[in-house]
Amino acid sequence: MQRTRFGDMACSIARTLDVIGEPWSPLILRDVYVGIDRFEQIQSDLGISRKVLTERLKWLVEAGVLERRQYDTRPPRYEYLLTAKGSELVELLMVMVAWGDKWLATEAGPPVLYRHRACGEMSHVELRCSSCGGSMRAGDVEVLPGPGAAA
Amino acid sequence: MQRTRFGDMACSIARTLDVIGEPWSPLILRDVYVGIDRFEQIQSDLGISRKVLTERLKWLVEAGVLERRQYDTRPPRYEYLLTAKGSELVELLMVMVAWGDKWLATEAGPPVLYRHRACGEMSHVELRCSSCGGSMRAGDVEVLPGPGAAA
DNA sequence: GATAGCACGTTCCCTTAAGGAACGCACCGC
DNA sequence: GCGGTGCGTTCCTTAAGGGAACGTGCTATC
Repeated sequence: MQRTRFGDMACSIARTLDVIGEPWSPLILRDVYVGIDRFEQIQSDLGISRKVLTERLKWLVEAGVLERRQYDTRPPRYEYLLTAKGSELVELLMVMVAWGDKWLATEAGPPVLYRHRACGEMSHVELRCSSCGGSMRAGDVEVLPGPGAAA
Repeated sequence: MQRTRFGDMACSIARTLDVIGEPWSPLILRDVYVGIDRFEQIQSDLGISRKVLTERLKWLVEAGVLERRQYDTRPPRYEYLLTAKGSELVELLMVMVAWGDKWLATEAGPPVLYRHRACGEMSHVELRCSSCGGSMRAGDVEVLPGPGAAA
């Protein structure tokens, strides 16, 4: 399809999309996160084509987001698990869940619930400033050029 | 390309991807957010094909994420702006920025800086529990089936 | 009053990616 | 030997993206 690569753009959104912006990639991460972590399992859970799943897994491993680990020899069998880099991408998934739950849920309600272990409550994520802890949403920030900005 | 639609899946991640999962969509939102909000501006800023930009804008407007507003008559000229639904998607972009800044930055440093208006500091977003305010990351939650789960 | 230019698309052709099904292969259990 | 399992790979068809040219309604300029 001759798609433009985003990795070279001077933009962290574009670079992040280069890693997980392909179709299916976030859903693969979700599956691995919840324990659906073998090729056959992911394939049948998502209904993704085997060819595309092979490509995506290879790419995510190369990107350092997933690790391919052999869990059995003779015959060799593999599972995929999140690296530290990949685990932090789960935060992105949690924000997608919060937005989807709010704006796209059906009458049946949200398909999945999240219980915060620390407090035991069913809750969702909120964005806060890493510096002062205050709310940090679209209108709360000022965007400025950084040191790695393009010419 | 005969791509599978994600909108019907019982998963808020998949449904969110159905809205902004197409290539370029998050970058279009970013542009609109920072004030690059007209067809020509977005096209030349991103280098996206005019055909695809037309399709994406139409889709995002239909999804209620953008609003198409006429800012001039004779000849009719249009600009795009974020709806409330779209503004909350900016939070997703901010998380992508935080992750990209941390894991994908070059030696030059992050391309863009964010100043939190409330405290004046250059900062990034952090995820917290909407209930207790504690940190909420990959390991901090328990995933449970919700009322809208699939059969 | 023809010409150039701008903003916003639309149309056309070519290349490439996704879907789907069949095939391959190493091993295990019967 | 024979079917089953896990994990891909190959092949074909269809559809989506890239790029450039074209269209349209209007304004400004020579």
